[in-house]
Amino acid sequence: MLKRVYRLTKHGSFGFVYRKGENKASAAFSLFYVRSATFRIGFSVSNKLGKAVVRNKLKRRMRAVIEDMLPLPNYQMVLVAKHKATELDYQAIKNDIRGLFQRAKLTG
RNA sequence: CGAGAUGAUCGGGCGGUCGCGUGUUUUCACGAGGAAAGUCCGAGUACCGCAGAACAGAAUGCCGGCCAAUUACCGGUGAAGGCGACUUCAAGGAAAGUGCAACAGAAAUAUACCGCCCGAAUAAGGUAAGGGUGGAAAGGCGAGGUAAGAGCUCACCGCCCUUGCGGCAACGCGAGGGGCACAUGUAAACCCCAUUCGGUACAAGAUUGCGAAGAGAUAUAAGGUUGUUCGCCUCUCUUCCAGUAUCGCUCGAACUCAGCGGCAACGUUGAGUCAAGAUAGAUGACCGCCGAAUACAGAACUCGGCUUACAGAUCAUACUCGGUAA
RNA sequence: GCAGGAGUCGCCUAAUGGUAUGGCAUCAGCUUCCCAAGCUGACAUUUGCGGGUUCGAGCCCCGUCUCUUGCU
Repeated sequence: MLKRVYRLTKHGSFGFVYRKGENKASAAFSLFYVRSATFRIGFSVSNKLGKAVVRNKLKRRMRAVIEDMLPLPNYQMVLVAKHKATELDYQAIKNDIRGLFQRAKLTG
């Protein structure tokens, strides 16, 4: 689990990133990002992707992947899961997200 | 051996590495469920210038028990279903009134189509035994009786009234009488009777820290208390910005084990325990061993009940039915 | 988290407790040299699912599933 300081916590912040940020997408995830003073990231998994157990598990795996990739550059970003993400195992999620960050040139 | 019935239980365990939340400051401890779900009932708790009356509205409806509370729990009664163990049931009132009962049928709450009897008759009359329709056709069935028939009379059953015994009661088992009536069904149709119900739900609300603009001036205003009316109450109210921090937030009708009372729900006594409290929201990643380890599924103020989802495994019974053997 | 609403052919929709209606679409035929339009006919709904009340449920009652709206 990420420490609190690395998390995006306000509803307004999510809106800010969606409005101002650039985005890149893969089959399973979308990434919105905007330059900032510190690194923060938020995770978004829609109600439509499944029941609570499925959504929570997906969020935990996303956090585990990001936690493994630290440190990351100073951006505020939002990682959004798409339908296909529910079908992937941990290793596939990891590869997908790493590829996404490389294409966005955000690797530390 | 096969097919069932009922009542229960479990819902992976152990260890390692890297991380997260809370508490304590650490090398530590604890960290989702039996349904956390649906939100269908019932409460606690909080607030609403205190809780008054009438009407409207809603809910419930056999009896007893239990509970903080409930129509939802437990036990019984009755009815229905099943060969049976057993299961299911919103189960008051239809002579208070109103409505509805398609089609069929002569006729649907009132009647005579066919038939039967009487008769000279195709007239008039008697007749609900038989026919056919229907969910329902003048209590059922048999005998007597009769012109033919009919509770017209009688036996048995049903119904109604009275009454004895048993049971706290619902009700059950009998006895005597009525001679069957305003005569069917539907109240999960309106309704009647009885009982109950103030509103809003922790995003309730409390504390702290703050701003900006505007309006009314003692009443036929505005607002609150409930949907309406009455009654009662109030001096501040409205709009905009910000929406932060702390509390509420987990010790509670609590849980575990044992004894006692009770068929049970449950009660009671003793001992022990403190066991999530997040706030964009904490349980993940990797590995080893046992191994069938795979289901349904993730706390958001808290409890009691109900309902629904669920892999696999286990236990109990003077349980039931069938087959085989002795 | 809390409070409401809806579910009927492939799509849209009607129905007072009594055979579930109509339009579009689809299929076949007629018409045309061919297509479209037009005309005629056919097809398909056991009313989301499971129970109950009733002689009889799309309709009344209970449970459940799915979708959806509002508050925040």
